[in-house]
Amino acid sequence: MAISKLDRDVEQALHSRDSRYTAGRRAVVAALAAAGGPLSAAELLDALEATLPLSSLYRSLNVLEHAGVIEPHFATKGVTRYELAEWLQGHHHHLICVQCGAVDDVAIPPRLEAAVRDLVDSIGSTAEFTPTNHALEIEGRCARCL
Amino acid sequence: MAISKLDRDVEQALHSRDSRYTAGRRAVVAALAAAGGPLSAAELLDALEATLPLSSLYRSLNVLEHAGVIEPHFATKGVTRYELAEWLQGHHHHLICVQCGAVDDVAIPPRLEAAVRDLVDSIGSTAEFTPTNHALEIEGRCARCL
DNA sequence: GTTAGAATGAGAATGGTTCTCATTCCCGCA
DNA sequence: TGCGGGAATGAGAACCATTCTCATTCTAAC
Repeated sequence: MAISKLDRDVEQALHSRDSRYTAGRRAVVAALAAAGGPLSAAELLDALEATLPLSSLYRSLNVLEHAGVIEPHFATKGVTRYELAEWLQGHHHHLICVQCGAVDDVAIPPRLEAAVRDLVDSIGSTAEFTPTNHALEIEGRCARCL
Repeated sequence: MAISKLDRDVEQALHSRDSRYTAGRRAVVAALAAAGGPLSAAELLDALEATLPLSSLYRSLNVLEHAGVIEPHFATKGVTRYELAEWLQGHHHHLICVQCGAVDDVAIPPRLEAAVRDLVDSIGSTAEFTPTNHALEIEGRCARCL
């Protein structure tokens, strides 16, 4: 994984909004890059071994989201999870454990992906709705919860 | 829409859990049946013109969820929306407005639905994950927010 | 009708998230 | 190398959706 390229991309995204790529923000990005799926604030705090205060973490998440570096995800009740934006880590989908709430990334076959994209496009051309993105969320039970 | 059949189904689901199908719960089910997509507690309160107190509404939602009558949905930050369970209103997907958070139901073509189902099944047979359900969420802007 | 379990209503409590404010940091410029 | 100002930080209070508590009321079954 080309961490340095990721860092350069993120730094540029932040700079274009007059924001700095500080230690705390680097830590958040690194943790998200290392994770296999979106993480909640609590999970991030855990991954970072609570090296930054809650309020700073939430603020960093906000800044990174507005800079387009990370994207929020709402698959489970009450918590928002974040992951690197698509332009940084590519398009993918999610496996969501209905028991423990864990979320993992998963890729789907190109043929199906193309079919979904076609559908989304056709909705854009017919309905009173302009699609910008789509997400296939697969719910079930993860290995730990079986 | 055969409201009486819906009521009968819901009543039976509740009775099998020694719960009653009371006026407040009927109102919630009716509001959800009339809606074109999942509703949050606040939206329900609005639809019901605040005829039942918040605590009762949340309790009703809990009871109905545990009885399998309604299902929660988490597409937008901070709020949980509910809709009638699939066995009551059929399988469908969602259009989510990233601006105002509104969620509308949408059907997808059977061919694509079949392809998605196949994919989900294949994940079930290979990965350390047992799928129980799937949801295709299409994000974008609704007519009001364009 | 009585009674026990279920439901209700009001308000307090909870938990994730956001806000406030005083302080500290860091980049650009002298 | 020091200054100034906008950006970032840390601690804690505040916020808001949701859940809990508890006393009261309803309702179905005997």
